[in-house]
Amino acid sequence: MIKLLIYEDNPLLREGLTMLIDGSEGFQVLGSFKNCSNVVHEVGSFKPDVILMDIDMPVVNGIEGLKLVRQHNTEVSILMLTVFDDNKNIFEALQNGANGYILKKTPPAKLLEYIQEAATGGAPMTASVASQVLKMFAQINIPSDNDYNLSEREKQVLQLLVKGYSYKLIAAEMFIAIDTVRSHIKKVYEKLHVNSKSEAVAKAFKDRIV
Amino acid sequence: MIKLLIYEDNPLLREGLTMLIDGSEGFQVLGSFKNCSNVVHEVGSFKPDVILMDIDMPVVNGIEGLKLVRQHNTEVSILMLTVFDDNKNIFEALQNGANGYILKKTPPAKLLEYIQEAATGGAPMTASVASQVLKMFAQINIPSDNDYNLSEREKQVLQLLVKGYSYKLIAAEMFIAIDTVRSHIKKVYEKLHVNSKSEAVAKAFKDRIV
DNA sequence: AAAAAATTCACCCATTTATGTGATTTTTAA
DNA sequence: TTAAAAATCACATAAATGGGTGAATTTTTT
Repeated sequence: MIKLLIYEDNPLLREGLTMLIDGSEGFQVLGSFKNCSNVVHEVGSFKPDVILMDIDMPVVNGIEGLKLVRQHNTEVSILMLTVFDDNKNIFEALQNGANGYILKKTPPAKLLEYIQEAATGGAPMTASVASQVLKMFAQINIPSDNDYNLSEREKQVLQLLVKGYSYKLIAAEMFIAIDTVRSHIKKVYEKLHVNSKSEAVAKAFKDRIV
Repeated sequence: MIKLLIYEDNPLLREGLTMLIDGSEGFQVLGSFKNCSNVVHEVGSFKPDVILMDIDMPVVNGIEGLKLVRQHNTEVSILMLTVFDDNKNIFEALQNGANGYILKKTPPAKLLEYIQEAATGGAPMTASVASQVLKMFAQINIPSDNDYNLSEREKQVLQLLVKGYSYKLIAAEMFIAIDTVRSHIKKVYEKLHVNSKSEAVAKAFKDRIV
């Protein structure tokens, strides 16, 4: 038996969802609410397996509701429900620990299937959403595997540079003369093809050397 | 009619897949191969809609095959096929533009459904994989929204600093005197609570000001 | 065993940066 | 309509940085 809470501001849709789900074998709607103003308390007392969370709600929207719940509870499966599959909301929802993201146009049978999937640790997503998720993934630049052949000591120096250390401080930290620090830094600049501290730092961040 | 290429080293599974898919209404297998050594050429000449790509293949594995194809073709849908849903491969595949990731234990009917989904721009994923993808998403640290109240001009200066510009270059770029650049930078340092260029650059990267 | 790379240190010097202390004009906010 | 913030410029100066050249020792690779 999968126990649910439903958050949806539209009364008709709220009732419709409740009837549909509660009337289905193996599903039980513990409660349905028109906003998230009490979401933390409700989740705490009802202890649902799955939450259906509409995104576009007044006062406290679904994303905020999601965040509120996740501050206290990382167990319950939260399925975001929305009319729009816009990039920004998808990203924010998934960043904040939503377990799935489905569109309201999903047919009833499919919806029940999705809830089941969410309850068993899955991550149900409407096809268009899944596709956008993958696109976002591909956009994350993968750390380049080249570490520019920096030697151990050179990497250490670069890391301290990134932390904002001056040559003097680096020398103290590494127990070497300041001229040795210079010497290492010169090598680092050569290898990174830069000629200033800030460029080196920027490159270190961009290429995830640090 | 969805046209496919199949890459799978296991002869039995390769034949099985080919028979199953080619024998189904609306699907046509253009070719099936035991490795990716000629994948670029094959994709170029067969022009498939979907590629089924086994990950665990000898010589050139599926991830490498994926990369090879994507170097020349970003259109074709590539569905990764594997026995294991291990984190590392999922991440690498999705980073390199795979359109879906499904396990070999997927039942035939579901497999055809997945292929259809891939062909129509979807992103079919086995539940366990989707769930892992979301977990990875949640791990990506979200950019802090604080921009430290930098003014427009101050942001511009900082951006140029990040690009490795010297004060002189910044002055030229922004059509202002070098002393004005100094004065902006002083303000920036105050607001970021730093006192060197490289620290500012590092902070800009960390806090996604740039 | 020989060659290459890494690590260490030194000296010089021009340029850049960081910081202080002003001031004027424009724009924005109270 | 004032006051505050932003944007502009100037002068001065100590400290830090970048680049050049050179060299001795140790470690790694071939």
